Order: sequence, then structure tokens, then C-alpha cells
Amino acid sequence: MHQPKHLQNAGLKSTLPRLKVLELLENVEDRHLTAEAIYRKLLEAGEVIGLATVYRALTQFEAAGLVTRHHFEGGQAVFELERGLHHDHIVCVHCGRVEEFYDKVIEKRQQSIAEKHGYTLRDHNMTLYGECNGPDCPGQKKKGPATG
Amino acid sequence: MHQPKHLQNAGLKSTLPRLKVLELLENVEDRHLTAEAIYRKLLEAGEVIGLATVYRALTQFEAAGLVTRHHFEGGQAVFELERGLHHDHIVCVHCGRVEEFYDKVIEKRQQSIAEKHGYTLRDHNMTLYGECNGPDCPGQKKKGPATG
DNA sequence: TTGCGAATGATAATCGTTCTCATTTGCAAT
DNA sequence: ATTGCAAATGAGAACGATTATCATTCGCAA
Repeated sequence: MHQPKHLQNAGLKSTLPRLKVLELLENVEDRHLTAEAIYRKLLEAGEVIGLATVYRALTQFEAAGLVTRHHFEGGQAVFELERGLHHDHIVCVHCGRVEEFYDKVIEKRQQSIAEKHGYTLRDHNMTLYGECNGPDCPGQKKKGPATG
Repeated sequence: MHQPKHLQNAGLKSTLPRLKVLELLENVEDRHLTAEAIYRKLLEAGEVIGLATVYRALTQFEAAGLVTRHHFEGGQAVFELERGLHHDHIVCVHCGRVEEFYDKVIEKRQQSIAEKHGYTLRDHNMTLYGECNGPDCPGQKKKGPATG
């Protein structure tokens, strides 16, 4: 998918570390990763890339619009490959699972709210926090097996 | 407004540092302050209260529901006295000015989006970022006085 | 192939926040 | 008012995430 051209078009030299980070972001199933998670996954894959370099690459990708940085609860930023479709997030407060959604009505209201206050809207952050109620989520009431 | 009773009702001893922090939050014009800003303002007012104590007090107030903590862009958390009316924020990306708003339509959509995804909504964060276009905002194009 | 500026990696530094621990304080019972 | 003790405080150390530093290495154009 992404090739050296993509980096060069973004004004970035296509170096091995940057290509590896981008490749990981494309191929990993969890689309929302912390810098350290990316660093660790690269190590597991045999790619030794310094954590500082991962941060630098992500920051540059963000500036180039290739990646989006989110600040969910918990102090660590998460990064997501930009796929051109704006969306917001709902995060499980127990297991950290992330879902994406887009709501045209909300987007429009945000725009008009900004205007009403005299602001020129540049960006927004909307994150819902809830309990995902999934069977494997630690927030789920356990129904332990009857251990005789 | 707030008195020792308020702290005691919240399960907190009414100590001088806590009362001073609460008093500041009530009387200051800017309702969204960082812990350090609170610390500095207290110093200016002659109240020598350790920064760690300010953080502790704010964390406890938050747990007690007296105060809300927000994570706007920029790394530092800001704290706001809870006045019982839920609202979201619009922040100027240039001068940091903060306005509050409440939109019932958005609130309802958030609830139904969470349900649609199987989540039990617990909280949300919605912050709009824009340019406030105010005359004193550094983001404003300067129309310098003709210094001919 | 060469040369140079940009990129990298190891690590120190920074920043916001929390923890530690010796000292002080609020407050309930005297 | 005094006392006793758990809880709160303050100074500074510690912490985790992120960024800066700087000597070395690399990408890429000539």
C-alpha cells in the first residue's frame, strides 16, 4: 500500500525506520496504538528501531497528515493511520477497546456551535467512554464456573 | 459559598489548604485553571501551599464531584469548579480562551451511538478547537497602527 | 561512488504529576 | 482548653511519557 513515494510526497525521506513504522500501522489489526506498542511490535518483528525514532516518525507522519494522534484517558497518546474518513471514538473504560463512529448530525451541530460563539472551527475531539459489555471485558460481572 | 461543611459532606477534612483552593476556584474569573496556575495564584495571594497539596486537593475534589478535570491539548490538565450543569468546551487554539456550551441534540446522539455499539455510556469528552477571532487574540491578523 | 545534510539511536533532559516520609494539623473525646 | 492520633501537609525524590542532544550512519542526488 504505502511505498517510498508516499513518504516523499509528504516531504519526508523514505528511510527504513519510517517505512517499517508505516508498514506496521497498515498491517496491524488494532488500529489505535501507543508509540511504545509500536516500538514493541517492531522489536517482536525483528526490527530494531529506537523508541525516539518511533516518536519522531509518528510526529512527522502526523504533521504530514498520514497519521492522527489521539489523547484518550490514561496519559499515553495513541496513533492511528489516517484513512481519509473522519470519525470519532468510543472507548471501553474497562478493557480499552476502541470503536469508531461518524455522526453527520453531530458534526453539523459542532460547526454551528463554533459559529454561534464567533469561532472558526479548526478541529475537534469527541470521545465517548463507556462499558463495552463484551464477554471478555474485565468490566463484565464474572459468572465463574461452578468449581464443585 | 463553600464552607467547611461542603468538604465534610464530601468526606474530606476541612483543612486550610483545601479551603483556600476551593475559595480560589470560586472567586477567580477564569474558570479553567491548571494545577500550577492555582498554585501560583495562591502564592500571589500570600497563601503558601505546596504544589503537591494542590494536586492532592484537586484530585480529591474531583473524586468528590466538586471539581472536573479536563485534558485539553497541551499536556496540562485544567480544573473547573463543578456547578452542576454539564457542558462541553470550545477552546481557542491561539490564546487558550475557553467557552462552554451545551447541546441537547448532541448529548442525545451520543447516548444512542453508545447504545448502537453495545456500550453503556459513562462519560464523554467533547472539545472543539478553533480560532476565537477576538481582537486581543494573537491569532488575529495584526492591522498595525500606521507608524509612518 | 562520493559527499553532505538529514535521520538515527542511546541516553540525558524535560514536563506534568504522583509518591515518600518526616512533621504538622484537624477534630473528637477528655 | 488539652490531648492523642489518624489524616493532611510540604519538600523533594520518583515516575512515566515525550522530546532534545549529539556523535554516528544513511538516503539520495550529482
